[in-house]
Amino acid sequence: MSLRYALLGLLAAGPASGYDLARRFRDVLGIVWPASHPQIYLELNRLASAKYIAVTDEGPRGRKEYSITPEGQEAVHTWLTEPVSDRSFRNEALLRSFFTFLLTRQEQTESFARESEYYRTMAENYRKLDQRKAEGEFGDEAWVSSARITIEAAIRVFDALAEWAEWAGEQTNEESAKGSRSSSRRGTKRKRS
Amino acid sequence: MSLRYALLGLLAAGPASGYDLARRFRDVLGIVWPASHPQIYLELNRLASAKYIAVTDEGPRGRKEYSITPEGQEAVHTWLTEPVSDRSFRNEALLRSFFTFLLTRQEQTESFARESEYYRTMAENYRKLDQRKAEGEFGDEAWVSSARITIEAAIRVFDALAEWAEWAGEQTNEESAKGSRSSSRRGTKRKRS
DNA sequence: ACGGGCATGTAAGCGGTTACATGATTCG
DNA sequence: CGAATCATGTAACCGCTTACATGCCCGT
Repeated sequence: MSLRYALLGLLAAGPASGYDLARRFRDVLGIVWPASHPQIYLELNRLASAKYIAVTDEGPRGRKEYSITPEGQEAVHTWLTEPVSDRSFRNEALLRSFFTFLLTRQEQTESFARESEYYRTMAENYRKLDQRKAEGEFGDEAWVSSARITIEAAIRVFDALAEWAEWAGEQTNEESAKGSRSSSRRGTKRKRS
Repeated sequence: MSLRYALLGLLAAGPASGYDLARRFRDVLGIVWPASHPQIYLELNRLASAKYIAVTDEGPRGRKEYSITPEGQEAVHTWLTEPVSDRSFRNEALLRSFFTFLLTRQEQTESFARESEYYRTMAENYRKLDQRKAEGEFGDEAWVSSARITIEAAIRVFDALAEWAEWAGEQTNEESAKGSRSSSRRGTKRKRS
């Protein structure tokens, strides 16, 4: 059901086409909620049938611009004030980390090195995006500072995971050097760039 | 496909029944990869047909204990060394945060307060779990320290999100007090318990 | 003129959830 | 003896992905 309300939420910030919305998912929302274009177009048609949105303009290439209706606005608001129903954060890389013991030491080291690098560049990308939003590249309407809150979460999570991956890499090396678990663990915060 | 390999990975740590595996998903793996019991039983039957696992014991109440085969071991290892295919972090709460602008100030404050509380208790729960693993409640085989790596990631992510939610709460209050964005933002790390 | 991006869809299939269904065993 | 938990499954349905399909418009 989340995609449905995510689309309503995006349209609450202003009219947009399916293509626009798909791009917004690809660029920012995609990390926390992936959505493919067939799913988006399908859901938009359903939302239109339910009178939560309506086509308010048509452009070139069959472009249909949707706007949210008052009923739609009420529906998103209700969703936003209900308790969160799904608390998981489905992530393949973290799932894999659970099976680290099936890899050789070398594979472990390589794997965590790749992971930390990935998280570092992702954090960097979102910092840049945040910078652009801060500089007013997207205007200064309410939805922009709202988006920056989510971006901030992404930055913090990626930072945390980058440090985690480095810690995990050290961990496996330590264990290969001497036989048993030596644990400095959390609290060894490194300085940031 | 991930569930398939997750089951193989768990069975690589030792024989288990579908019920055992379901409990493991519920207790620890569930946050990073939710799995319901019908899905697990279905997948176990498929894995058995594919000769990646085999029933090696039967207990009371129709309990079937599965063990991984050499082919299955090879399959998990291949999966673990391939590049991660899905990098998303599907999370409903973070998706919602993108639509903060649709809430009243009061709703925003309440929402972020509830979120930070949730993340604090989750971090605490995983710290306790980690403590129990550290104290050897689950033995000291390789898979235990491997599991602790994932648990460590969960702790760090929950800590990061707890601090983010508090920052976000402050953020919205600041903006209601004076008109414009004042941003101390990241770098304002608070001391930890 | 043509290539790339804009723009919207359909169809098949898979992964996953929810509800339904059933029964055995253990423990108090 | 009854309740909780162990234990495995089926069926219907939904959400989502991948591949296929089509055509228009704009810039070079």
